[in-house]
Amino acid sequence: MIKDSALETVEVAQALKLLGDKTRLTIMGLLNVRECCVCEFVEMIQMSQPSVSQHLRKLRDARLVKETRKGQWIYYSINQEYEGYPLVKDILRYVKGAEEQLEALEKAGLSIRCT
Amino acid sequence: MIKDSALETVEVAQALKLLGDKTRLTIMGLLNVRECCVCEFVEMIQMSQPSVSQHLRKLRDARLVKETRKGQWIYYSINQEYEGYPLVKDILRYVKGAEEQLEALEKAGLSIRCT
DNA sequence: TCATTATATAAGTATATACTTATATACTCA
DNA sequence: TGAGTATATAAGTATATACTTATATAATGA
Repeated sequence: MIKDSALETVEVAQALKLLGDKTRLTIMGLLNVRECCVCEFVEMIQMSQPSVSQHLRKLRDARLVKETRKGQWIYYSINQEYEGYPLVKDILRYVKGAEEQLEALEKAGLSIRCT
Repeated sequence: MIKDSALETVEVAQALKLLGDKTRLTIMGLLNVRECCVCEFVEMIQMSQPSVSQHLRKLRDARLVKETRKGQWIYYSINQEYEGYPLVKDILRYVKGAEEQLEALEKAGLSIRCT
């Protein structure tokens, strides 16, 4: 057991439940590379904007991610102040594909369309 | 990213979803200390036998645990051959309380009642 | 100020999930 | 072989979840 972990079993379970959804895990995998705005997720994970927003809200409510408004856009990033941050980072070591996906997006010039 | 991981994002998500339930996470926490039979789980997590069996079935179907019949009892243990075993072990480092719970159970002589 | 773009929220719906109770199966031992 | 114990499974139900479509809010820039 990690002694310094302030997390109760319920809290670990809550984090795992949130990450236990393919869409949210993919979102977190992308955020593990760099911060992203909502429209980038919509593009990359091929999902409706409301659906993406709802997933982001759950992640934000549980403090796994944080948001920063930059003008018209809201950028999401992994919240390093979340108590379960070390757990989340450990788990994300097992999630692949994010780098490749983001490269493809940048080649396609989509990050430009979004800025 | 862990390069040797054979797990696709969906598979990681599936494992996390299974662990993202308080009952199942507790079960895995106990199994991380030693193998247990069903009646021990029933006693320790204060849950009905069918409910425990159903959770164990899900864990077994996904290969996170394996079962061994020993006469009248079926002992469950963590399946080291599961592709996500390293992930599971990593996660269980964050789950506390199992040792204390098992000690209490042994003091109460419950493992005897079960053997 | 108005049109446009980005995002959030609300409401509805279908499916998944985690229990419950009742019953079946499997093993042990007298 | 039959009673007792351990476990699994089936069926029912209430709640949670992840979408959908429609609409609201917020910022930008002409």
